[in-house]
Parts: sequence; C-alpha cells; structure tokens
Amino acid sequence: MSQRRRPTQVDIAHAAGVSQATVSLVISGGHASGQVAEHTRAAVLDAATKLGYTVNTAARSLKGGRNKMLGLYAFEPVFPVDQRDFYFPFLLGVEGATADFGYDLLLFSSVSSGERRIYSDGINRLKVADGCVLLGRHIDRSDLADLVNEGFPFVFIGRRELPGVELSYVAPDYVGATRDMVVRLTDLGHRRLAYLRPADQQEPTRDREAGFRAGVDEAGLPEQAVHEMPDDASDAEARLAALLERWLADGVTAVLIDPLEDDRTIAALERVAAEAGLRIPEDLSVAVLGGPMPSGPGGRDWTRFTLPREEMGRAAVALLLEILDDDTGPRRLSVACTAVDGDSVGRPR
Amino acid sequence: MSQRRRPTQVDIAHAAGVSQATVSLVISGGHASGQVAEHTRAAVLDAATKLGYTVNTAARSLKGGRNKMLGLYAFEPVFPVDQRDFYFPFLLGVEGATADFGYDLLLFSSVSSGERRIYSDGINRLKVADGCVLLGRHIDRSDLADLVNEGFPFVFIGRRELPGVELSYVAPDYVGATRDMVVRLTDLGHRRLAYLRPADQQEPTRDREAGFRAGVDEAGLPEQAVHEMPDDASDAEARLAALLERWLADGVTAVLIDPLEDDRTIAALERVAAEAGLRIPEDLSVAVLGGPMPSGPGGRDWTRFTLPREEMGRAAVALLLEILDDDTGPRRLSVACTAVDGDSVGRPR
DNA sequence: CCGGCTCAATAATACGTATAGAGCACACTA
DNA sequence: TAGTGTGCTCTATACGTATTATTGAGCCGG
Repeated sequence: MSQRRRPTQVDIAHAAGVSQATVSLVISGGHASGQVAEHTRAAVLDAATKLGYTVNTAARSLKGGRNKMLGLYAFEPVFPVDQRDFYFPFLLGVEGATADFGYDLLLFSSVSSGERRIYSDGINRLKVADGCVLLGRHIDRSDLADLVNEGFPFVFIGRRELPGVELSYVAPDYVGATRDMVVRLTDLGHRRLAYLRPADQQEPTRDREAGFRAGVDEAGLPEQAVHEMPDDASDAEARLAALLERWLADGVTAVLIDPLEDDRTIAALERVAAEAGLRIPEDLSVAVLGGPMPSGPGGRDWTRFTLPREEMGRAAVALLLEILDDDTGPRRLSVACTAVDGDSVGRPR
Repeated sequence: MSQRRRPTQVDIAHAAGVSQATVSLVISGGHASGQVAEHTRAAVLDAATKLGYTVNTAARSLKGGRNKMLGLYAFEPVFPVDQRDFYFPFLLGVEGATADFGYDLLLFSSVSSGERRIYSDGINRLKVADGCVLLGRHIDRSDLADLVNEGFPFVFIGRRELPGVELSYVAPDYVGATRDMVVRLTDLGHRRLAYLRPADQQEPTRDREAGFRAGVDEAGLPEQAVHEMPDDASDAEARLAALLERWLADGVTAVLIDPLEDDRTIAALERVAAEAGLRIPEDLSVAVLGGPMPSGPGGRDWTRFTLPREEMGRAAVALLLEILDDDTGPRRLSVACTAVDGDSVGRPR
C-alpha cells in the first residue's frame, strides 16, 4: 500500500501555497492562530485533511511543545492479576480524566522488563508525554530525583518525600484513617493491640504506623506491639502462625494489618486463624488498613478503610494539568479514606 | 529546583574533547562503534556517566521515524463499567504484548467525547503511534476506509470487511462456535429453536446468525425463528416478555442469544423468565453466544462459548508488528471459541 | 509625501541525534 | 616515490516542529 512517508507541515505548506511557519501557527498555535487570516487558515486545514496530516510528536516534543499526551508510569506492574484489583481503579480514574480533558493516555509498560526503573536503559521515555502520573509503592528514589532535576512535570499518587525536594502528589490520609481505626477498637474495649506492617520504609507504610502510634497515644494506652512481615512471603503462613500464638499469649485482642496492594497477607491470616481454631471477630478482631478487598460474595467482609481510588486518579490528572499550565511549586492534595464497617471487628472477649 | 537542562551529546563531546558524532557512535552505534578507538570510547563513556547523560528519545525517533508506540482505539468506550468486563481482557492482552515487544501503549481516549470517530477534528490522531489496534462493534466504515487509504498500519480485533479492501484482523470463529452450539442443542433433542440477535448489521452479528442457519441446516431442521432486539433497550423487558410468550405458543424449547458486549439482554431475559414462572433449563434452554458472563458466585452459570480475549489482544499486537516490519498484504487470524458447559441448557420437555 | 501604525505571512533558527562522506595520518606495496 | 589501503575522527546535514524577529502591504493623518 501507499507506504509513502507521512506528510509534514512542509508538504501542507506547499499544497496550500503558504509557508511552513504559517502551517505551524494554524495547526498548533492555540491562541496565536488568531493572527492568521480566516481564508488562509481554511486553506491550510483543508490541505491538512486532504493529505492526511498528523503532527509528528517526536519533532514536537524535541522542540519543547505539547503533545496532548499524559503518561502513566507504575513502579509496580499494574496489570498482573494479583494486584489488578488494587491498581485498576486508579487507571480508570486517570484514563477517564485524561480523556475528559482532551488528552490521550500513554501507558509506559515498555520498561517493565526486569526491574522497573524510569532510567533503566539510560533513557527517559517519559518525556514523550507532556507530563506523567506516577504510581506504585516500591519506587526508585534516585530516578525520582533525576526526574525532578530535569524539571519534568509529574504527580505521584501517594505521598512521596525526597530530601531537599518538594514534589506533587495526591495522597490518602493514612495517618488519620489508621488513627480512627485504633480509636474505634479502643472504644470497643480493646486494650492490647498488635500491628502488622510490611518491612519496607515507604511513606504509606510509615504513615499508617504513625497513625497507629497516634491512635494508641490518644487512647492513653502504653506502647503496643509492632511486627514486620517481609515482602518475600514464602514462609508467611509459618510466621503468621508464630505471631498468632504470641499474640494470644500476650493477651492481644485486636490486630491491625497493613495489607500492601494485594490480599495475600490477609488471606494467609484467615487460613492460619482458622487452623488455630480462632474465630474472627469473636476470638480476635482484625482491621485491615486499606488494600483491594473486593469482598465478593462468599468472602469475608473485612472491617477496613478504603481509598477513593478512582477519584484519586482523576485528581492526579487535574493536578498535573494545573502544573502544566503554571509550574510554580508543588501541588498537593490529601484525600480522606472511607471507613467500611465489615464484620471482622467486635468487642474483646 | 535546578531547572538546568539535561546534558546532551554535545556536552559530552565537549567534556571528552571529541566531536558530537563520535559521541553518537559510542553511545548508540551498535556495531558501528567498532570503528571507535578503545581509549576514545572509554573517555566518552566516562564523561557520559560523569555528566549523567541520557538519550533524548524525541530526537532519536525524530531521526529514525519510529516512535516505539502502538495505539489502541476503541469505537466503544472501553472503560465504562457496563462493558468493562468484555473489553478489559483485550486491553490486558494488547498491553501485555505491547510491553513484551518493548513498545508503549497509547490509549486513544481523547476522541471519546461525543461520537467516536478517528477523524473527528479532521486530522488523524492515530498516526502518532507506529500502528494501531482497533476494537469495537459499531465502527465507522468511512473512517476505516480512510485509514486504509492512508496506508496506516492497523489490526482489527474482530472480523471486519470493507468493499474492495483487504484489511488485517484477528477474529473469533463465530460461525463455527454458533453452529456447534446449535448441533449441541439438536443433539439433546431440541427441534424448535429461536434466535435472538441485535439489530445491527456488523460482521459479528451476521457471522453468528450464519452459524445458526448453518447448524439448523446441518441438523436437517426447517428454517427457525430469528428475532431482532433493538440496541435501545428501554423497553427490552417488555419485548422479551412478548417474545417469550410467542416462543411458548410456538413450541420453542431452546433459544440462542447474541448478547452484544454486555449482559443486559441476558439479565433481562432471566428476569422475564422468572416472572413468567419459567425455569431454565427445565422449561427453556438458553445458550449464550459469547459475551462477558463473569459468572460470579451467586450468578447463574450460563451455557455459552467464550472468546480467548487476552490471547486475541496479544495476537493482534503480534500481527501489527509483523505488518510494521513488512507491509505486504493483510494479515488474518481466526481463533476458536471455547465452549462452556454451564447449566442453562438441558433436554427439551 | 512621509512617518507611524496594524495585520499577515515569512525567513531563519534551534531543539538533539544519527549517519554519509570527507579528511587525515600512517603503513604497506609496487 | 607514488599509489593504495586502513583505521580513526570530524564536518556537514537532515529529521519536523515552534517561535522570534522581520518584512511587506495597506491605511490613515498630518
């Protein structure tokens, strides 16, 4: 088929009997195109459609212009099944808002091979987009720092801090939500709590723990037990079984769990508790601090809080577009989590 | 924030005391870099790492033509909830394969406002990608024809025909799958069947109907009833109730349904049948010809066939990349559907 | 008749990279 | 010594767009 090269602005200029500069003004000169006479403008557009012109994004972004494209980059794979339930609503929100604003969405997955790093092969693919929404718990700080240094506009979904840098994000109020959960448990009469967190040091993990400590403090309780669960979950069940035994010995009546992005830890806990003959919530109250928790029919309805994930995705896009228009300092947005009653929390025995 | 621009090859050249061309040879001259002396090469690489050089992809692809981007365009919105279950696996497959091949995926959603047309603003946005996967039942034929005329590489998911044009697609074998379903019903003893199809004239609709007629023919039955259900489903239930009554009067014992991309028609039929006191499959066998049919716990497990949707997405990408490498004639792929037993089909009363 | 003004369109240039071809130094051959 | 390679680096240019400065035309008032 006609494999002739794509028509360029020069071709259009030639066809319409004007200069390339004029074509550029008509095609992409948002408000500057008011300088172009109406009949010229029409002639250019006519030639453009006739030749099937499309802007060359590479050239445009080389020059520094806008592509009407936003990017979405995830440090964790968004699509694999086990985490899909968690990340999908973000994608949904980002996609929806992007479309609403007349942009297209570029999913950066080419980098997904091996470790996910923006600069992994030395190049920064992200820049083909006008700006980018970032996502994921296990981020690479140096990549992020480089991104900031380049002045590339991006918004993180989730609170992220970098020493000496202010970056933009839309983040759930994990501190408040976790504190509220603690208060709820203590209101029910629980006095000995346990807290189970992943081993990482990311902000979401730290924020929840901070909320836990704040809640404990507020309730006037002494310091409570905090345990770490390594990311490598090969022996998760054995560890949980050991923890469970210890909790029972220590008189723990309620446990709060930071579930990461999937529900493996929760599922493992449920199995281990069942094996130990423990009923939830009669013998042990369990509160889940976020997570996907689809709570399909048949599954347990965990007492938890949820993130307004789709809205967060939309908000991130809105923030990003604000930054594109006016890059003065970072934009930040904190969103409240929603408490879900569930049936895994009760009064202590 | 240090708004300094990124180092370029010129900067490195300056630092290493060589020319920009030499830097380019070292950095990206795959086999041509053998021409560069070892000590020069080392000096360049040293300067590159020292300055934190990263390739500017925009410039590179401006020079080379390819963007390493594939597009995904859907004539129906992919993300809205009611059809999400149907389209999502395609997206999954397309995204996965795209990533595997080292490409990024551009979701064309900016056009989603109003009617979905590729050329809505006169210019063809799709071309920003190297090629495009198309999706959706209600396509715009003229847009498609224009796309072909431009020589733009694309692959349709689903069989599409254009008069005088050969286009590439990966399509499910609706004819065969539907015929098999008819055979199965007649093998069970059904002699009077009804067929319910959408009102459109798209290939998937026609193919299934063709399969139905083929199966009926093969079973040696006379012509069977075929009914249309308008897309506007405002009075769907009333229509279905009327149809149901008629089927009973005519002695119909089994009905085959082309469900479009959502399960509204099926859900409506189930309600109407229940209201009429009809049990499925005891009083009426129902076979579903495709559709999302998540069959979650609690829902009925419909007798149906399913499309290998994720694989189809992957295959479409593979075909597209073949075309990009070697654009000689259209590529076509037919994939078999998988029969799902389910419990909505039984022997006739 | 000229200076000052506005409106339209253009010429020129820069963005960062890849590559073809030129140039140069040196060694080897006839 | 002239001729022919060979090995390495450089010069020059093209890719397609956005933008700045400039030109030119037309008009008005003095």
